[in-house]
Amino acid sequence: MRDSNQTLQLLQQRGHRVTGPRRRVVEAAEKQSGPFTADELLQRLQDAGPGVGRATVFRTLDLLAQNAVLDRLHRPDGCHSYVVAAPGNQHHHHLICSACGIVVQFEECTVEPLLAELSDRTQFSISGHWLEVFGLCVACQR
Amino acid sequence: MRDSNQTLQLLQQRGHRVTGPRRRVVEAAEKQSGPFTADELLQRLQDAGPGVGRATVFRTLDLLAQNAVLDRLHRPDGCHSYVVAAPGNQHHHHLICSACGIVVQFEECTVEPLLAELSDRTQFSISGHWLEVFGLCVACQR
DNA sequence: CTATATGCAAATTCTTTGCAAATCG
DNA sequence: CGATTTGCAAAGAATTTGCATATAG
Repeated sequence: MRDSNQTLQLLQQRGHRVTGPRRRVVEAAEKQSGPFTADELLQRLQDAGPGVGRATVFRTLDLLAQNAVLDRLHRPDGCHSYVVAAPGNQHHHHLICSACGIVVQFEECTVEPLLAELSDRTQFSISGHWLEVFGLCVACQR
Repeated sequence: MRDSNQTLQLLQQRGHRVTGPRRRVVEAAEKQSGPFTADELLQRLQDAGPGVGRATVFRTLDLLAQNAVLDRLHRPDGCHSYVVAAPGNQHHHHLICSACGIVVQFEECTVEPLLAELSDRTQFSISGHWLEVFGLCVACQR
């Protein structure tokens, strides 16, 4: 698991303030083992004590995504969620269990040569890509 | 462009009825050259004549996506849209211009070996994947 | 005829905004 | 202190649902 103090420090270095609610959101988010939605996190926070406003949760998750602390995740069915990003990795993708939602990140990216080829053929100036793989993890295969 | 009669026939073969509203949605969707949202299509339909209910548009787009006539497309910013799928292709991905939204489909998939490797390493039983590439098309590079 | 599909408007869900009060540095 | 952040409740998207009516096969 990631260290939330480290995350808060990072935010601070970038000119954001470290506040109580922000700390609570960061801690809750980094405690999640799989993908979670803004609403789920909000729920969890409000169950457990002081409570954080809905708006603050949304705003903080945005902030964390912008700062690469979290990744946004999309499912074919359209569910928007977040996952904690592996620290220090700029480029990675997700392997997601369709049953339990557990997420494995991987860095290998055989996509690069394909991108070069595509770029050649279409003359697009390629700026990014997004790969998500779905399947069943060992536990859920039974 | 695709032939809407062909699409309607396909739906019919799968036990769905060919109705007026459905025909109008299919025709409008297949006339789109880039990605479009449900709301945009609804708008376009209501501007041009008889009009189709909001619910019907949503329901029909769902139906078309389920039958691989349309693909759902996601952008990093979270916008949900649809594009006409290349006919006959099961497996393809999208190269999307971030400026004008034009979409190029491609079939090459250098991802396969990566999937095999991932599957080996993680013991996941992999069922699908999703690759979208973003960039600027020639026209938008200027 | 009868099962499907439609349209409407109301209900949901999810997310954003405005703004006064609180608070970090 | 002064700029940022918060919380609230209200506003807004974007979709979905219930149900009586219309219609394809």
